[in-house]
Amino acid sequence: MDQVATKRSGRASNGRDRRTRKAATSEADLGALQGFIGFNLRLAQDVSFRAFARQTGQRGLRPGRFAAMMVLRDNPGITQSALGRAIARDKSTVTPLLQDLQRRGLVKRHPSRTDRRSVTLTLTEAGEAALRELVRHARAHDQRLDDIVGDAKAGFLALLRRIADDFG
Amino acid sequence: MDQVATKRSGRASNGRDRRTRKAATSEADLGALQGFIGFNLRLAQDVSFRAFARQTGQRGLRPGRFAAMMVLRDNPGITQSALGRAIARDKSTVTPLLQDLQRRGLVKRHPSRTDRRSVTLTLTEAGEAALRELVRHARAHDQRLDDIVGDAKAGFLALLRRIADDFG
DNA sequence: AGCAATTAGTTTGAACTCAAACCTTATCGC
DNA sequence: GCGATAAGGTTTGAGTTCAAACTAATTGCT
Repeated sequence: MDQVATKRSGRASNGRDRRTRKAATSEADLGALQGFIGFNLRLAQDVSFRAFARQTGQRGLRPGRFAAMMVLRDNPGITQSALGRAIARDKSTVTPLLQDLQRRGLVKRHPSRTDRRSVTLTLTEAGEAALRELVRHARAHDQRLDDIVGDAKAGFLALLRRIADDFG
Repeated sequence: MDQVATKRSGRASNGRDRRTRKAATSEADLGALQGFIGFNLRLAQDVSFRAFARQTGQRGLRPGRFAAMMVLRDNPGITQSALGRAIARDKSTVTPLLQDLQRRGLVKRHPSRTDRRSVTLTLTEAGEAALRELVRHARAHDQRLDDIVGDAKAGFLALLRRIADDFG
C-alpha cells in the first residue's frame, strides 16, 4: 500500500523499459505519459472531483456549485461575469448554473441599480444554510487532501496557483 | 508579476477579512476557496488543459486523444477496457473516442482472437505519425509546466500521483 | 457440465463546459 | 452628443464525460 509511483523517479522512461508503474493488477504501461505534469494533473483533479461529488452529491451540489456559492457568500452583490472570472467558468456556463441555484431558492438575482445590463447576486438564507452544510463536507474532503500532501501543502498550493496564473 | 497568492498563507481567512487575493484588476475575493487544494487543482488542470488544446487543437487532437494514443502506442493490442482504466475514462467514453480515432484512420480495431467479446487496438501508420507530431507539442507544453514547477517537479508529481492513487 | 456472476463493449440520458452569435446597455474618442 | 467599441447576459451547438441499462461472451463454482 505504499505507492509504486515515487520509486521510479530516477530513470527517464524513454519508452523502451516497459512494465514500469502498472497498477497492482497487471494493467497497461503508461510509458512516457506518467512523466507529464499535465496528465497527472488531470488524474488528480479527476479523483478529487469525484470524491467531493460523492461526499456531497446527494444534495446535487457538486464542486462547481460549491465554488460559486463560496464566491457569492464572500462577495455579495457580485455580477455574473465577475463570478465567472472568479471560478474560471465561461459566462455561458454561469447563466444556467445560476438559474439552477435560483430555482432551488439558494440565490437571489436582482437587476443592478447602476448598470442595467448586469445582475447582482446574493445567497438567500437557505443558500447560506446549504453552504454551511456544504462547507462541512468540503472541509472534510480537503482534509483528506491535506493529509496526503502533508507539510508540503504550502509549496504544493503555490505551484498550483502559479500554474493557474502563469498560463494566461 | 510575482504572485499575490502565497502572501496570505498566514491568516486563516475566516470570511471577514475581505479583498485579500483579488487579481490585479479589482475582482472578486476568493476567500476561503483559495485555501482548498481541490479548487486550486481544478484551476491548474483547467488552464493546463486549455493551453494544450490551443497548441495542438487545430488538428482536433486534444489531451484526451493524446493520452489514449500514447497508451496505444506503448501497449499495442490493448483492449478498450484496459485503455479506459489506463487513462481513467469510463468505457462508455472510450467507445466513441475510439470510433473517432478510427474514423480518422489513426487506430485499427480488430476482434481479439482469444476473447470474442473484446477488441484489440493498435495505432495505424498514420496514427504513429500523428502521435509523433503530437508528442512534439505535448513536450513543448509540458516544458512550460516544468519551467514553472522547476526543481520541485519530482515532489510535485509524487504528490499528484499520491492523490490520484489514494482516493480510491 | 451447468448456472451464476463477471467482464467487454455499446447505447442512451443527463450534466457540464466552451465558443460563437446575438441583443442590450455602457463607455470611449472625437 | 454620436458613432464605434466594449461589456453583461442569454441562447444555441458541439464536445466530453459519467452512470445505468443492456447484449454477448467468459469465468467461476459446484
